[in-house]
Amino acid sequence: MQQRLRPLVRFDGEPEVIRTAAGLDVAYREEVDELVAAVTVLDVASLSVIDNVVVRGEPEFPYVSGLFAFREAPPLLEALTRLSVEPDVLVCDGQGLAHPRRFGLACHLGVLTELPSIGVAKTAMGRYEPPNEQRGDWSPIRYDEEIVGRALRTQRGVKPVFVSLGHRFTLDAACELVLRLAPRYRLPETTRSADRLGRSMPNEE
DNA sequence: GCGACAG
DNA sequence: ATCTTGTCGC
Repeated sequence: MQQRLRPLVRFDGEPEVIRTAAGLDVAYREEVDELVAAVTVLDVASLSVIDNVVVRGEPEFPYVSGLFAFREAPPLLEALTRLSVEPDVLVCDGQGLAHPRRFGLACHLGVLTELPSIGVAKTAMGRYEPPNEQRGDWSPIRYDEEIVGRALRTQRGVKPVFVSLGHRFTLDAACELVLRLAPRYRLPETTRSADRLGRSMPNEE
């Protein structure tokens, strides 16, 4: 399926202006075999929350590296349909092109929704040299000799995040956006907000 | 058998 | 992902 959908990824059609950005994340409660898909839409200028959606469900696919989207994309797509506003870009918690078949979660969600998307992962899938120490410094991520993304330093003295393209975006714009979304912490506020939202959902109905 | 291994 | 323990800084 990934090989079939891969050709649908485009890197043009980037938004003229990016006013809103959605953060997507999935939280798990293994003890009750439940997952919570959380999507939050932020105003990029103020980083204030515009919309929140959570969807409860059960995992229907195991976690397998390289097949991550088959676990998390279904509940996230369901949550996206319930948004009251259409975000200008999806900031996904995982890889985009930095993937064995160049079709990570960010590409998957971008192609299926036809919305611009980028991937911001906490660990790298390819090889990279550590970027310099200043906020904004970056180094290329290579996977099979091919440049698939950037290790981006969002805070001084902190491990970089791993940015790769999902759909309808450019790598320069993706890194610029991530820096805007991460003025204080390592991870973009979109990811932090969605993570907080999913994790704070009470048990049961 | 050994090293890798998004979340 | 989640959990636990310990350190550092505001």
